Amino acid sequence: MAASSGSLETSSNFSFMSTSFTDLLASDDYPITTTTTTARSGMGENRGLGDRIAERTGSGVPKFKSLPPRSLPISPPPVSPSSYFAIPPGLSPTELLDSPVLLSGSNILPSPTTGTFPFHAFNWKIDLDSAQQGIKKEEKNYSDFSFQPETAVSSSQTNTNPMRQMQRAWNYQEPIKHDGLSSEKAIVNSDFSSMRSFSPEIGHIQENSQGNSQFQSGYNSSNYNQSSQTLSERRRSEDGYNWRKYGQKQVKGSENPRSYYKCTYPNCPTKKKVERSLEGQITEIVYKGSHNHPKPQSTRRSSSSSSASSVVIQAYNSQSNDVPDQSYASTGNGQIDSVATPENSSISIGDDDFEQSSKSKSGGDELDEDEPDAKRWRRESENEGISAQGSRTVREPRVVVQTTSDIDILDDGYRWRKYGQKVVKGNPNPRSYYKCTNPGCPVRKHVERASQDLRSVITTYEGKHNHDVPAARGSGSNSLNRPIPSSNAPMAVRPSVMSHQSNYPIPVRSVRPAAPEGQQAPFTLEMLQNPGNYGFGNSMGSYMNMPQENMFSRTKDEPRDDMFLDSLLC
DNA sequence: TTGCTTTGACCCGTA
DNA sequence: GTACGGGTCAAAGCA
Repeated sequence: MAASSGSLETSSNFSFMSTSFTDLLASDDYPITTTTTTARSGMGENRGLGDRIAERTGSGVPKFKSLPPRSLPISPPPVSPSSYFAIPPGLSPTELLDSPVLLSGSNILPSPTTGTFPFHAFNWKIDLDSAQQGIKKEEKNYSDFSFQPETAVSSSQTNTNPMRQMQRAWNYQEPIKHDGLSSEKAIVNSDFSSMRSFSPEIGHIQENSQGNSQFQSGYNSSNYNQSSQTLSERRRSEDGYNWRKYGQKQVKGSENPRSYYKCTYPNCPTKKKVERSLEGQITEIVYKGSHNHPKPQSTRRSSSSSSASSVVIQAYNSQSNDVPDQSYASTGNGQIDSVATPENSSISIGDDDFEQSSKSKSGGDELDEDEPDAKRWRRESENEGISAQGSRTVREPRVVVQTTSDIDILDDGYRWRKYGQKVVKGNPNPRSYYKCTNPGCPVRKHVERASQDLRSVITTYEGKHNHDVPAARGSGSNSLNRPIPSSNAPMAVRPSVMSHQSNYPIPVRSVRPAAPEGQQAPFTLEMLQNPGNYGFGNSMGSYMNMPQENMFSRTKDEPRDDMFLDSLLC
């Protein structure tokens, strides 16, 4: 891939960064380009990432991919939490990156409601007892939650896990925005728990993630302090609307049951279909219709339902002032809520980068054959908005809302070949087209930045993979971290550290918040490496000393990645 | 008591 | 006209 000419958009950089961490931690085959991009954007250095890591760590830079993801810091720090940069149990790197506290000082904005800054959130005195009580209650609420005893993090462990505390601290920002309701406090105690409480499907995702991942459990267990959540809150999706399940059906061609939901708002025609894997993980969400009402006045939605990533978005909004604050993604008619939800508001990989970088070689010849789809998708988007995917009369793309940080646009476990790029009507941003490189696999996807919200990236998948997730690039052990494709899993999703047990792909349509163009990447590699220089203070700095080999790994046999990296460095 | 989920049956569009 | 599959209804059960 060619480097994006000129300057890389900081938004992309930010996205890349986030994604890279997610993937680097979740898998070992993520291109180095992400981190490098960010590093470059952050400091404008052209040195290699490894060089800089080596310089900072003083221990030499481990080869990328030197460690399988399994050895990633899933375990808490054995000795000192400050000994390295450990991602605490349950804390997704994506969330970490999303977190406003990890933003550079310039990007940390006061609460829109209180005007206070989130730094107060660094209150390490966490009420562990209440949190653990929340765990118990949560276990009751989610009977299918298979909590791993090993991850029943001890109090000391929990307390000494700085990132965990930090993560909690983030969560404790919210009550500031919402005074009064005690129940809210319980809910906003955790962004993630809020997601669980607001979205049954998301909750299920998390449950499964926990059940499948010890990495997860610790995090979630500490954030289950939502005992006071009401039933209505529980059924409220994190998209801000209330849904009622009215049917479930086993659809042909998929072993995944499909659930049907209606918006509970009177006379609201909006529906959605949620398809889950046998493990309970969402594989597909299809919205139909548009809400004819504003989002319910949630006690949580406006702020606390926002995942960490969405908080970042808010920050962007506050800074950029270029788009409505609530929109993560834009569509022709502004119906963005259905897709642009915390469910899918994981950080963008920075499609701009790969889009632009691949412009030079995207002949677009093959694009013509797909033009109908592109047109169709565009038309649908224009007519109904991203959220309204129903009423299709032609072969419809599978539209799936991606869960937070489950995958990233490019590296979802499959290998993609870009075959075209085009600016479609209604969106000035180029849409890059990719095909699955597996022979005979019909799956395609295209990625584009939302027209009205440059922070959001829309990834639309079409078709189902007729093969398993390709073996890890340059690493036979990668399968350890990859989902085990079920026998008939139509697609496979690359697991993230957040819900890394996805045996199915989440994706089909994802909207990811991306940093706005022209904005400084809020979180860069340099910040990680030297957080003190970025307003994180010592407490943060202690977390940033994690051996970089855990954070950055790469394959050796992926020249394309290297090329891309090189191109970015040039 | 209320509201939600479950689930079998029915409806309807399409091939 | 028929079969099939997806979508919806609605009664029953559950929390």
